[in-house]
Amino acid sequence: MRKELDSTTELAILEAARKVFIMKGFDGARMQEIANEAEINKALLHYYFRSKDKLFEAVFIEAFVKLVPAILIVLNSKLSLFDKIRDFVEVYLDALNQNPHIPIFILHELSHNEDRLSRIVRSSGLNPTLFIQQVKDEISAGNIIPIDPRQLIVNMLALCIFPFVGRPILKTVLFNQSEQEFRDFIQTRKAVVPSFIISAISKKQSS
Amino acid sequence: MRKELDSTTELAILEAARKVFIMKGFDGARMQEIANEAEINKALLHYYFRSKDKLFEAVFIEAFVKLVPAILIVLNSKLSLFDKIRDFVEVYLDALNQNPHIPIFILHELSHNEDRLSRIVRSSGLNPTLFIQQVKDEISAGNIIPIDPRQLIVNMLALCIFPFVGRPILKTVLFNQSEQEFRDFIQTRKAVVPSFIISAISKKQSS
DNA sequence: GTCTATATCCAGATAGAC
DNA sequence: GTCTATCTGGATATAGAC
Repeated sequence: MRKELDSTTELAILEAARKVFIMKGFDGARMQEIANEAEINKALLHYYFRSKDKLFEAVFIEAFVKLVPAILIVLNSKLSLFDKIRDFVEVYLDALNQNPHIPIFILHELSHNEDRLSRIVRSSGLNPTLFIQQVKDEISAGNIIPIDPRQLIVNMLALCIFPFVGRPILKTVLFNQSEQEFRDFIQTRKAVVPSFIISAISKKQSS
Repeated sequence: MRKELDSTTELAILEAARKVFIMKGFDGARMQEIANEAEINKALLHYYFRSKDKLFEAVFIEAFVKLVPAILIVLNSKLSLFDKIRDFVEVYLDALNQNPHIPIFILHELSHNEDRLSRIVRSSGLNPTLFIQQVKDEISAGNIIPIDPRQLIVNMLALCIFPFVGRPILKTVLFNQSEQEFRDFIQTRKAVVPSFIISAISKKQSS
């Protein structure tokens, strides 16, 4: 469907659109601002991407797949459960660090356009059944405490993603608006979160 | 500043504005839709609240304070740390259940209007120093593993809030779009999350 | 492919009758 | 206080010259 050779103009538009849409959301974004950002004329946007909707969809898909593979690679690898958890957090926090505004962007847009965008989510091939089975096996083997695997998945995602969507509040309440302190905090989480999770699901010797 | 006796019209407007702003965000909301929802005329909105901005601010503050006291009450109580964690999760998940769309609304708006809205956050009196000290004391006493109290706070918030902001994705990936399954999942978390946290920070007998 | 100019629509806000 | 009618600006999108 797409042109074989992406022109530099098209790429410039996409980069500008990415910046504007992700920072302001679909409703807050202006085609004029995207054109300015790309240093081209507003009419060119419509020449390359018929409408604001189409341009947005291109940006949304791009943003979405940028954060999905990071999950899949780890969840479908052949590592042990604990190594998988450690790997997941490290890889995912890195991916989020490089795209800190994408989570709130994706989650906000999905909240308002569940129908329109949900096919994108479904066609992305997110499938946790392998990981779920692995967790069940570890429980049966008595290696970890009993826990609904989906609860564990949500906990892993929550601990990684939340600091990025809650950034403004956390910076205000916990870090005196210091961007540097916040960055250090995230960096530290690469070690804190895996041990937190593993400690949570490990069996205690006492019982 | 506010009228002594809120008229029923004003209350109808606020309720309608709440519904529309929270579901669509500031940029996506239309004054016309709020007027329709309140079953009054568009001009009346401006009569009661000069502008869209002012009306939004009223809604935002209301939404914000609806979720803040739930945190403060627990964090400033005199319970033991573990009881505090259990209480916090229960109270907060209840508050979120009653207002499931508020988190993504607040976090989205704060992301785009950090300056304009941050004074509201700051004036809300969110102050975790008491809780932080309590965690430090428990660490010193050797009752829990060493952990940066702020990391613990973020983890507690993350585990409670994330399922609500990630709802569309989670429903698609984990629950086959079933609203009922999702509700049950949240209900189960009232027990899962506290034991997850407490297990994570409890000392293992082995060492 | 890229521009200028413009069409078309719709939003927030106001004027003024009742 | 509440309405109808309207102003004004700004948004997406298109027409058409180059």
